[in-house]
Amino acid sequence: MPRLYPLLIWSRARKMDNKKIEKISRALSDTNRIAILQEFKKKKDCLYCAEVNDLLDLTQPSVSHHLKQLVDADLLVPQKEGRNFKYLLNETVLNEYIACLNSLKD
Amino acid sequence: MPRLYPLLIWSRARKMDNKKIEKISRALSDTNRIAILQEFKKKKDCLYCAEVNDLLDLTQPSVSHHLKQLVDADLLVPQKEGRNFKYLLNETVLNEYIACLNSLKD
DNA sequence: AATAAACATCGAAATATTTAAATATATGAA
DNA sequence: TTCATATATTTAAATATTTCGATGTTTATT
Repeated sequence: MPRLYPLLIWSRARKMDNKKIEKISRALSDTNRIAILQEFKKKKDCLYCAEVNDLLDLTQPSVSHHLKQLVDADLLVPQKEGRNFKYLLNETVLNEYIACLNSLKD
Repeated sequence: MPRLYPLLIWSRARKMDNKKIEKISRALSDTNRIAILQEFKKKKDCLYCAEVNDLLDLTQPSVSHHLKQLVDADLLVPQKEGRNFKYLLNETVLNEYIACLNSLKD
């Protein structure tokens, strides 16, 4: 029986396929959704659904639609809090996306 | 008359407005256009229109449409060469876009 | 239990995007 | 000049996206 040795796998960022890049790009291709993401800079770390409703000049169903695009692209992570919803920015996915864009330059 | 002193303005990347971010994101939100950009990695520095036609499984007008999206977003710079067209990747704009995405994380 | 608040879903209208066929334009070659 | 090649534009069809009003669901409060 051969001995097994530990193997260090060096994967800082999982490779994104083009469908995933497409999905994230599409999620970013709307000024309302860009504004949502930028609002995270003004808050500490999370953003409440109600805050997004105040931020955008849109009806509640439209805001819900835009948040869903961002969540479906994994850019936002939703967390239920009673009857409220809060969202966290998924920096891991954002970093993976940025890494893909950087790799275009080589 | 007061003396004037030289002023160093440190602007590595011009600030992009949200409409511009939207436009670039939309240009990136299609697997055909992502494939075009990735093809630059395999080439030295420029890509010919005819090469893009070979790369994609689309008719010539469709390829022309996709190239136009990338050019309109300033991601590609077109150069006429006789009756051919070649495209250069605009790394400056790509870097500005990446800088905007990075700034979301603060 | 009844009500209100927060958010999601459905349905429909308006608009935008993708694609290809047909056609136009510009350039190089004969 | 005429013809062929490379690319762009126009038009139309199919599909996707954005938005809102109406309604549904879940949860907290009374």
